[in-house]
Formats: sequence, structure tokens, C-alpha cells
Amino acid sequence: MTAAAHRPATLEDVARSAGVSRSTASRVIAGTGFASPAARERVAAAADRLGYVPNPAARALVRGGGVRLVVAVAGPGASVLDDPYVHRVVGAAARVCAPAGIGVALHWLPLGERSSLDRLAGDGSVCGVVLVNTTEELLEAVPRSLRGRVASIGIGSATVPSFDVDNDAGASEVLRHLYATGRRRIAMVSGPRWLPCSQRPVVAYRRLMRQAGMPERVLPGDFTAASGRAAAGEALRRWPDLDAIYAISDETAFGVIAALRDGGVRVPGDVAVAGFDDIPLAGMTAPALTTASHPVGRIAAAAATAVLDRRPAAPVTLFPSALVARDSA
Amino acid sequence: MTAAAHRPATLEDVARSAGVSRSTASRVIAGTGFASPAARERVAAAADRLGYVPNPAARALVRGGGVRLVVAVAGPGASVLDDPYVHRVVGAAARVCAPAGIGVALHWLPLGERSSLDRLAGDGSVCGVVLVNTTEELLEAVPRSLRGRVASIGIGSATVPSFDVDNDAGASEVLRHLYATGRRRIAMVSGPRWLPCSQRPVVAYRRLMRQAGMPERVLPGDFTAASGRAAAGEALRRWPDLDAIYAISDETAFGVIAALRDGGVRVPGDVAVAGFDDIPLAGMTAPALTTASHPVGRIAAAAATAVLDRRPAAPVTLFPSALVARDSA
DNA sequence: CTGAAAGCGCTAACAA
DNA sequence: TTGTTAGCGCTTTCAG
Repeated sequence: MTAAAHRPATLEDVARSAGVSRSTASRVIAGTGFASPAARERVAAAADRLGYVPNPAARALVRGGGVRLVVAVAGPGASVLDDPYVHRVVGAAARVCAPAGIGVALHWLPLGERSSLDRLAGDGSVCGVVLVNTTEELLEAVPRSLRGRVASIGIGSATVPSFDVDNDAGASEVLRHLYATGRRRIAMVSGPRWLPCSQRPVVAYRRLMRQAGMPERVLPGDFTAASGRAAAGEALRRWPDLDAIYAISDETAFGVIAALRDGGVRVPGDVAVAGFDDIPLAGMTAPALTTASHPVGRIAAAAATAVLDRRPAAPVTLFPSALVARDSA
Repeated sequence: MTAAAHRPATLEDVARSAGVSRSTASRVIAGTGFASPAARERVAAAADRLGYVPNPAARALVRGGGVRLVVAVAGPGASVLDDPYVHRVVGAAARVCAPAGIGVALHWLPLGERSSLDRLAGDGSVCGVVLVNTTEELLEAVPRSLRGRVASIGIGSATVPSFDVDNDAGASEVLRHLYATGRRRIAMVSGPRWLPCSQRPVVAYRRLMRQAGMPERVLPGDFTAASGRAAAGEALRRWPDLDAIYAISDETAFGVIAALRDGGVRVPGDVAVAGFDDIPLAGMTAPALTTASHPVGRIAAAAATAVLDRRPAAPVTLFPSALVARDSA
């Protein structure tokens, strides 16, 4: 453990200090190729003595590997980068990448703009891309050269493996819970129309409603609490007989509950409310939110790992969604 | 706009295509040094045609600049990396770094372990470090070679500039609000004892209580809702005459409110509760949380920018905390 | 098993 | 104003 010199120690320094050539030192450090036990030990000792840390940038340069993993978030505006969900993804990815000496960058992908993806593909420092909130259009625009080092959290395509929560099963479970507890006039607040993966729960909802002979009532939202507020007001106006609202995100559900409360509607007495995601605070509010928990961190870690390892991933990897029945429904 | 070739275009490709030397191309692309308008234009055209993107890794290698900014979070366990606050910091940093071709890595810094910092300093690919939740001990262990490219979100030192919210003013404002609305027996739920910057509000609290001749009642917490629950129970037991609880984080405040509710104590009727941070949901709950809003994203962005630009920052940069009076207090 | 040599993509003296 | 020449720190043939 040496006081870090002003200039970081290089492999050359280690080699000299160990009395071997740079190649030998490289083989030992990288753990690749042959080296005598003696050489192995001397190099290890020298590296330790000098506080040597391999430079991933130099390594990437010669290997053509890249040094950053880009989390690319599609959306109508750059403000999508402020989303807590996105931050969770970036945090999980950064954690997975750190040991490999890989950094994470956060980019906004304007909807329907293919040049951004081309730029990423043409950047030799980019080792891979994790797409968030993708559209079919964007998926089609993924350049050939990105294949094998791109993954999507959300919908995928033939060339882009998808890592996502089992939206269909999750939504169905919540809906069945609502049904089992006697709710028959269930409205749904959906995600933004441009986001395909948020349509999955809507499809499940419609199917279930039809099967049960219950009315289909879908209102558009955008994951925010504000959109939940607005949707709840609208729902109350259009369907006074309403007895449940299923929101596609917890934030939205909280907005729904707030609007209901303002309108003098009791939750769950008059109207049950369920969310989706199970954010940390979901269990602390009054009423505590009934929702489905999603392993966002694990999903992001899996996507990042697939990209890092260039491991040919299954076309679709689904993560389980688990109903958390609390007070609101 | 060329379909990204399998191998990203290099400066050499651009130079050849423009009919100039690599150096000239470099000067034009990097915007440094001289170049005739003619050359300038031809290089620009070639770069555009080839979809050329400079490779930050190669650039960093020759300039000795590094390619990753490390967000190093101190704490007793690696689980500190799961914190939403940390994710916000990483997200903001990643956003600031992306245009420069710099990635962000997330590291856990075990309390009192100096070798981690030495490793970071000895890694040539690290362009800088943003410390989160630092201690004096860790600050002292910052290697010389990191000076000028390290910043702290929290307390700082002579060599490490600090970027933080004005904890003192923020806490005072909340406390004064509590006082102004008639509260006289105010308990405080503090942050973890090992975290110096979380002691600041406690100091402010003690000073104010003393000045007003009010009792000092501090209970330890750790920012989590669970610790808020526990602290509230304890507070009720020890101080039955309590009329307000000030929690050092919104999560904790929500835990406090939940415990109070469970105990049949009305908020704010019997006991007022105030938080700290103003998380997005603070305004949606019942009662809506009175708290102080903190520009976490801006703070993180400022710290990251200071490190990136190697700009000699002021020893301490304080960001304003703004009281948001809602229903809970 | 080891070392010499070439080169990843780029910048920065230096000479022309 | 431009091109030539050295590297940045590392891996990787290819000879020894």
C-alpha cells in the first residue's frame, strides 16, 4: 500500500520493478497466457508495492472494447431523464459496471430520431447500450453494429433482447384481486400512448374485463401523480358507479387517491385503488397502497450484465410481478 | 448520415477522406490550433459523411484525462448504494458527464477504509471522484493525487470542496415554522451518528431549543421510514406531552406519521410532523407533508461539474433549502 | 516460458 | 497553415 504517486503507476513501472518485460507483466496481471510461478509472484508483489491499477481506458483501446455503457431513455423530452425509475436503472447499471472499469452515461433518445443511435454506434468508447422505454420505431433504428451489445428494458425485437417485468401476469393478478374483493366497475389509468410496453397491462385489462363481462374504461396517464389526479376526476365524472381504479404506476395511484379524497370519495370504502411498482413509500401512507412489486434493480442489472458480457441473451427475459395486498384495495 | 459501419470511423478515416493529414483533422475536430477555412470545411464534411464520433477513451489516454467519474458513497455496508438519494446523484452526474464522453461509476467506500480511495487515485481511467456521505476520517484519507478533482456532497475539508444544502438555515426555518404555529415540545429524529453532515441540523435544533428555552429531545434515525416508526414510538413513550416531531428526511417523517396514526395520535392535530427533502410524493399524501425542499439534482450536477472542469471551487457551496408548508405541520 | 515489436485512436510538439 | 513524429498504457502476435 503505497501513498499514491502523483502519476499513477503503469504496467511499465510494474514490469521494471519486477525485473520482467511488459508483456510478462501484462500476462500475469490480466491472468492470460503463460508465466512461471516465479515471475507471477514477483509481478504480483511489484504491482502491490506500487499500488498498480490497470487502466481500463488503455485496455479498451487496444481491445476495442469501449469504456462506457449508455443508458438511453426514449421519450418526448429530455425531462424523461429526471425520472426516479430511470435513476434506479442508472444506479443499478453503474453498480454492475464499476468492477469492470466501465462507466455509465445517460442519454435522451428523442422519439423517432435515429441519428442518436447512429452516433452511439459510431462511438468507439461505447461498449453497449441499454434502452429504456423503447418504441418499435427506435428498435428498428438500432444499427447493425450495435447488435449483441444492446438490451432493452421494455419491449424488445428480433435483434434486441428484452428484460422486463411480466406486465401481463402482474396486471392480471392485481385485477383478479380487485375482482375477488367484489369490485365490478374497474377503471384503468394507462401509461403514455407512445410507450408500447405500457400498453401490455391495458391489453390484459381489456381481456379480463371482456371475459368477466365488465365494462372497459381506460383513461390515459403518463406515470405521474398529476396525471392520476386528472384521470380520477375524469373517471368520477364519466362513471359515477365506479368502484375501483387501477393505475399503472404507484405515483399515479397516489394522485388518484388524492383526487378521490378531495372529492369526498372514500378509499377503499367507495372506490378501491391499486398501483404498480411498489415504491418504498407505498406501505407507509394512509391508506397503504395495494400494488404489485417489481424488481427494477434486478432487471436493470440483468440488462447491463447481458450487454457487458456480450452474452447472447434470450429474446425475452421476464421478471415476476408480485401482488402486495395492503389497504387501498 | 451513413449507416454506421461495423467498425466505427476513426480520425484517420476522416483525414484520408478529406485529403488532409491526421493532425489537421484533429485540429479541426477538436477545435484547437490553426486550420484554413478550406481544410476546416473538408474535414467537417468528411466527418459528417462518415458519421465520425471522436473516441473519448483514446483522447483521455493521450491527454491523461480519464474516462470515468466515480461516485463514492461512504457507509457501513454496500447497501448504501441502493439509496434513492444516491441514485439521484448518480443520475444527475451521468447526465452532466455524458456530453463530455465521461461515464459514471458507483463505488461503496467502507467507513474508515483508506485503501479504496488509494485505488481510485491510482486508476488512470478515473477523472475524478464525487464523495457522498463523507466522514472527516475519509476526507483525511483523500490522496494528494486526487486533489483538484474531488468534491464532496456533504462536509468538505481544506482540500475537498463541499457542495451541500444549507442544512443549518433549512432546519432553522422548519423549526421556526413549528414555533410560529404554536409548537413548544419539539422532538427531532436525527441522521446516523457516523454521518457528520447529518449532525448539522441537530446542532441547529439544539441551539434554537436552547434559545427558546424549550426541551432538547433528539432520537437517532437513519433516514429510513422504519427508523421513523421506531423513533416516534420511543418519543411518545418518553415524552407524552410532545406536540411536534421534526424528522431529518421525508421517508423518516412518513414513518413517524404512520406510527403516530397507529398510536391513535392525530397529525397535525395532536402532533405536528415535518420532514426534510421534499420528495415528489410529499405533497400527495394525507396529510400532505410539510418539509424543506432540496435541489439534490442541482447539487450533484454542480459537484460533478466542478470535478469535470477541474475548476477550483469555493471551499463550501451552499444551496438554499426552502420551507414547503403543507398540512402535517 | 519470455521478450521485442507493433499498434489501438488520438493529441501535441516540432519542423517544414 | 500543414504534415511528420512521438508517444499515452495496454494487449498481442511472433520469434526466441
